[in-house]
Amino acid sequence: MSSESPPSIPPYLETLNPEQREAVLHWGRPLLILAGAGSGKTRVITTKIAYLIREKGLDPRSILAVTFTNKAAREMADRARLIDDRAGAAVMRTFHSFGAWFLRRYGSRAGINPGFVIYDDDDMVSLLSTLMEDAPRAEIKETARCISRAKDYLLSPGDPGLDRIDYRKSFRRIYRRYEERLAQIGNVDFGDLIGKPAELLRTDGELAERIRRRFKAILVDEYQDSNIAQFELLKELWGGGAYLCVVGDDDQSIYRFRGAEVRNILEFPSRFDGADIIRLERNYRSVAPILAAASSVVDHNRGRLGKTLRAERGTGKLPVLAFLPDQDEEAAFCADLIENSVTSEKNRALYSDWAILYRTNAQSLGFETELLRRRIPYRVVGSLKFYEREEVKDALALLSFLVNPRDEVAFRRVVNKPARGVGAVTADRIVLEAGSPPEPRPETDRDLFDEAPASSGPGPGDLAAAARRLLPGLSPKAASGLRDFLGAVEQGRTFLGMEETAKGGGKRKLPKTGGELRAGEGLSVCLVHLVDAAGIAAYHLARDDIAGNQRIGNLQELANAASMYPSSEEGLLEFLEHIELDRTMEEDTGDGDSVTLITLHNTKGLEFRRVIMTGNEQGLFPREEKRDDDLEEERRLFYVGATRAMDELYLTSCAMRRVFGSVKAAEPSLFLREADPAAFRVVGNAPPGFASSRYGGKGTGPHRSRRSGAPPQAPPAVSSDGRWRLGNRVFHDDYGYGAVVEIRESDDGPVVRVHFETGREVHFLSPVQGAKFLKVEDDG
DNA sequence: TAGTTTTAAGTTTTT
DNA sequence: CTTAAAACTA
Repeated sequence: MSSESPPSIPPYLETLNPEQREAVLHWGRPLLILAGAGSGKTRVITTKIAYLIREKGLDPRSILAVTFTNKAAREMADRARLIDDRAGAAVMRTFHSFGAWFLRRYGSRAGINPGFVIYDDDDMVSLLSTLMEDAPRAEIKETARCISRAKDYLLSPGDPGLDRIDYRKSFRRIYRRYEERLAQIGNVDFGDLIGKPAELLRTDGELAERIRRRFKAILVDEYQDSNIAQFELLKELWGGGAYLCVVGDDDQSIYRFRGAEVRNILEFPSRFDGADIIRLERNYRSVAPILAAASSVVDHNRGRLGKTLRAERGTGKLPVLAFLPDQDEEAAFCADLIENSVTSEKNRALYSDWAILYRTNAQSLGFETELLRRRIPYRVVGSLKFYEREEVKDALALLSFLVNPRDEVAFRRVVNKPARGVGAVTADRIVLEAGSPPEPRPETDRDLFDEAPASSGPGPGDLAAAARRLLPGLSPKAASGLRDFLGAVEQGRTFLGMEETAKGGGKRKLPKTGGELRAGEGLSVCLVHLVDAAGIAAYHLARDDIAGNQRIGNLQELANAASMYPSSEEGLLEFLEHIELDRTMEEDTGDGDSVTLITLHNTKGLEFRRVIMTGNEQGLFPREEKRDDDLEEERRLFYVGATRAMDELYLTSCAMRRVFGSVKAAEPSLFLREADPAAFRVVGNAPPGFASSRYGGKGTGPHRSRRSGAPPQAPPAVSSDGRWRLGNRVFHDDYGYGAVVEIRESDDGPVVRVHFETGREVHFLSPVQGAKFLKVEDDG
């Protein structure tokens, strides 16, 4: 369905290229936009939202735009509003946040408590540990992972397809009990945020019809990262009537490990019969050599839709491939590059032009240390452990217990913190006493655009009520401790207007506490009081006065964040939901000119003028023994990382790497060998197979390139067993690459002296090579 | 039951 | 090496 070209093109469409414009104007059948890296897809989506409102006359509230990260959702909303202010009323959310929104409004139809709290992975593990009492931690974590995966594939405990996830008989039993417990508690996990809405729409025809009346256009960004459950949810929302437009790039699918199905995008045309496809293949971000290097690697993947990116920016600097001795040199190499660039006379760079990319969060530490030492400003994106800190989780557990007194996980976490004489045995009794699940609440019908969630209330299963009933039977110490805890909780609930007061309801002033934390506006008053009254702040201060003060600081930061929310039950729910779904802290200041440290996964959707991809070593990237589909995913990750770079790209590979304290030798990444050799300029001590532009260096033996065409050296000596000759390249698991520099005969056989690239020399007895010691290259 | 010491495990990647 | 979990003692 192409548009009847209007006589005059609105100005906001003028700057689009023909394919982009076609994608924006498209209407009718489902549309798949295959958007290569840097092809301006966000621009297309945001423009399309504005177009639907302006030219198609859609009510903004009938447009649903889904992304995978909160940052992307925010950016989409900001940019769409810039084109047309009305776009702000469209529903622009992540899949999970949409699911939460949906469940709070309509979940009661399926007996879901609208005041649910979202359980993260840690909470899952906590709940599971009450179900798998004597199991080791690792097994519980593995079970939690399997349950998450099962939910990604929309598999219930009774589903025969569950064997694909976990074949253990016990798994089904535990999964079923986990679901029962979660339902009793009245909370949901991440998977439920997708699965429950999908299920609800599938079984509740009236609701489905109503939702389909509302959402006339559905747009999905980063579609290649969607999983089966998300596909089903999308299908239900679409219902055959809405306009559906998905945007993605199969080459950038990097979330298989959490259930993403590349097939969703590969098979989109067949799943949505008669879908149109538009390709955006003009790359406006990277210079041609960067694109060529990235493509030459991802070209090794099978099963792609295939596209050819054209570099609109034209030629530029060749990517640099640097071989370095170890990770300290790697950090120094990065710091040197950055320092030189910001002081250079011509073509001066800003710190913020630079990004250092790595595979695992653990790698950031070395870079942080070096940058700190050199006083280079940096910021670490993601890996925010703030919400994983003990004191922060304690405070959040208290708040969660306020909204949901059935929350066993939260209750167990804080009921005996600080020690109140209420141990595991007493906690078990209270949970048992609370017993039966509550009645499902009747659904209240509301207007199509009404977005207020139904309010929750206490009911059976209330742990606070159960604890109160058991008070008389407890030891004086336990009873008094429990009373303190219940008192703090009740004060909090009363303050938020959730508890009927004796004198006719309404909010009540909190008694003053001489606590360590300062209360600010709104919800922070409640949080601060609760943390003080429950003794959390004092507990952490008492344990350690150095770390304790740091912890008080963290609690203060949490309180500051809470002050943005209204002091009410709704405000509290909003606050908790925001924290569960978006753990990226607000950027402190946007004005800071600093280097970005970031994992490869986190870079998606971002761009930087200059990018350093570090740790290109076998075992680290690609990780371990990745094979087949998993290896292809790592390759796509390489592609994603490389295509973040606009002007300059650097790749580093170390000969040695410290892991768990001890050093291990490393081989260059497979991806470096797969890349077109002409795509890089190689610097440093290149291992065999890589043409180095610099020769010699540290006199580490012969250092010829395969492509140099130099005549082979005459072999001056060969070991008596014929295994070794001088100049042989060798590789040792612990020492890395080296060369045989001496051969002599001993009573036990030939002994070789090997000089390694790290400068170390080691003697080996020829027969006892073991698997750790291999000959890499035959001379001559 | 609470707090301490000893031992072992861990590094993917994230909503 | 660092951190979390099991084991142990008061």
